[in-house]
Amino acid sequence: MTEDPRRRVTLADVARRAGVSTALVSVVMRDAPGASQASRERILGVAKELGYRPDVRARSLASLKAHVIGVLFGKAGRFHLELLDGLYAAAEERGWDLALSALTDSRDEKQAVDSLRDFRLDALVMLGPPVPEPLLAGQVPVVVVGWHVDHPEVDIVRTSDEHGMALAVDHLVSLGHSRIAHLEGGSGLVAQARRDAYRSAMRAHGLEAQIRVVPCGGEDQLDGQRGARALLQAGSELPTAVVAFNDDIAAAAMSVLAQQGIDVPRDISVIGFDDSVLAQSPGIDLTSIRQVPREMARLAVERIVARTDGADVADREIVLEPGLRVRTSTGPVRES
Amino acid sequence: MTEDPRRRVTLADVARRAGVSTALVSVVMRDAPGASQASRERILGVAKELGYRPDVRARSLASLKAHVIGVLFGKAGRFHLELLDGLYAAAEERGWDLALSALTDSRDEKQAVDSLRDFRLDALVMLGPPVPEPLLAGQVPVVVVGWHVDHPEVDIVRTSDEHGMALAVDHLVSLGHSRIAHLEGGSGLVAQARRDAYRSAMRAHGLEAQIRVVPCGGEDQLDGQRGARALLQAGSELPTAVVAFNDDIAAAAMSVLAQQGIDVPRDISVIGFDDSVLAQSPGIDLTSIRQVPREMARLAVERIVARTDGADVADREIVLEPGLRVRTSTGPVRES
DNA sequence: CGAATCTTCTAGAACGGTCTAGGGCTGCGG
DNA sequence: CCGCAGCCCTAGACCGTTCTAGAAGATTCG
Repeated sequence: MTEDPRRRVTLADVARRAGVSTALVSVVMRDAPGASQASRERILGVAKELGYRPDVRARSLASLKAHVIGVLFGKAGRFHLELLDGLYAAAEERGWDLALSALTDSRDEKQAVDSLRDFRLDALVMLGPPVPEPLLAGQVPVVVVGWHVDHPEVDIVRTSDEHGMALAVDHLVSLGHSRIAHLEGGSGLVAQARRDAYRSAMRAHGLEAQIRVVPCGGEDQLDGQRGARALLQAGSELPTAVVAFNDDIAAAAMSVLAQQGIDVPRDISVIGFDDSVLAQSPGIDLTSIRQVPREMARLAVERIVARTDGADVADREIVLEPGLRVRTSTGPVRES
Repeated sequence: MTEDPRRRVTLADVARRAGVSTALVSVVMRDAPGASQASRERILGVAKELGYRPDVRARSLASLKAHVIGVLFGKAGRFHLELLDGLYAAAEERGWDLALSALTDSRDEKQAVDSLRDFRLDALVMLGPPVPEPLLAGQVPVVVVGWHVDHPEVDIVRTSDEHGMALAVDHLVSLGHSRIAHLEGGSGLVAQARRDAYRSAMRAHGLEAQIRVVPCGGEDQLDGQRGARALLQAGSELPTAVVAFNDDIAAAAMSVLAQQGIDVPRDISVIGFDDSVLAQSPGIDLTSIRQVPREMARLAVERIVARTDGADVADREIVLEPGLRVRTSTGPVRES
């Protein structure tokens, strides 16, 4: 209170006030063994009273383990913000810190990782956009969230595209659909996986003859409109249902269909993927496949902590099961 | 090369290799005065050869000025990513570092700032979401990007909503419109500013009698649909043009109108705000007001550097002029 | 009752930089 | 030839932590 408010409270301040050494305060703050219950409580009291917060920089400098997780993110959307939210929560719970680095147009993966390196991270979480070959793999624990990557030293936390697509196709089949097309999402890793998953799901129902992949060329609304037009102009009869690469494409397609006087879900059913805000909008109200970002984030942090502690976790890939969120964009096949 | 690759290259490594003291290397790396041209070149050469990168933590610990800008962001969308992109570029140019902190559902402003504080930032940039009272103001230089705030010690970089709205209304008036409604964006600071700006712009054209603010309640597509329905159900005759709080609302409104068989721009013209990707989508192709995120970011960093250097900049607010991007969602008023 | 062990605490050296004070050189005027 | 700048450079303290080694005091045990 009487101090210069500009200067932050340090370990030494707490130690002086409590009449102990800085080392002891350090022990207590880290919740490490080697302090009596009595002094633990007293020191924590003083620390709280003074509003002490440890300096991450000094802490990570001094300790071999900085307990800092670097996070690479890009394409920030709702889903990614929720992942971040989950990461923050999980990291804080474990006493770790997060250092974020954004991937932008003029800032590639290498630059982003380098700048994180300046902070001496000791683990890396990659939220995307998907790249086939993660940097830093092998040097520190790396967890990739949301897509699959083939690397012996990279952990993966993702939602099962296979299962998600199967849910979507199952749902449509149970509504009587069989001419089910797929609006794909371009050449990305996730798009590939979902495309393959669509094919498998169709085959599982004996519908290989009905397999129809409509190219969009990308994964945003613009691409969705392009795909929808391709679907319409193909000349042949329209499918009775469509499962899209994601909600953006599904929603964009729906609006193109609406412009052509084609009613959803009466004339055609549409399913999205990711259950984003878009899907939840009343005017769109899209049946979609739901991922669980917070859970994914928690598992990613858990895995990092385990690797850092030297735990010998055998499996590299954690696959979560998605859920189906039914809304009004899907309905029974129309009697013709 | 022969070293343990796990260990990072330090100042001492460079110094040893170059046969000088660490202090001299430090001088050279900081580009500070006090080293001869000859040794400067030699040391830089060695540093590059060894792949030396200074440790941000140690650097900021040791120096009073850490040269770290804390960045608060939330609602990450295209616009915010571009702001980040600009911040990275401008900061790097000046030798500063960025420390990001995200605002999420379960992580409020205070938490986000506290975690940044642990990194000992010496300036703060707030990208949103808009809050009326910025934390940390007065302790370190604070720059708010994108909205206005009343605080004697906070710098502001924003685009002129007044000018933007004037551009939109001017454009519509020049096309012959007079019944121009505004789809507002809820209770946020920016929404208020744009609402007021709309009113002023209408008054400037002697159209106060035509002022019509349609409530949406918020600023995303969901709210836009709500607003469009309110517009339609109001009973009275439809306006011939609408200027929306942002592109999301405009696009959502357009799709609702389309569903009702109302053609854009034949029956009604629509203008958005922000010129986001959405506005640029072919199927939407929305006339919109364009902000310049990279320029805003650059100015924010510039201002921070100035404040840190103790420059006595009098004006607190930098207001950029937006531009009008005309696309196909606006057209001449229909002859009735 | 003295030695061994455990618990609790502390001194002091890192960590990788910055920065102040001062020590050699050189060149120049007196 | 000496004194005095001025330029380059270095030694060493310091930033706020962690961590190792070891010192006191309490406790157990032979």
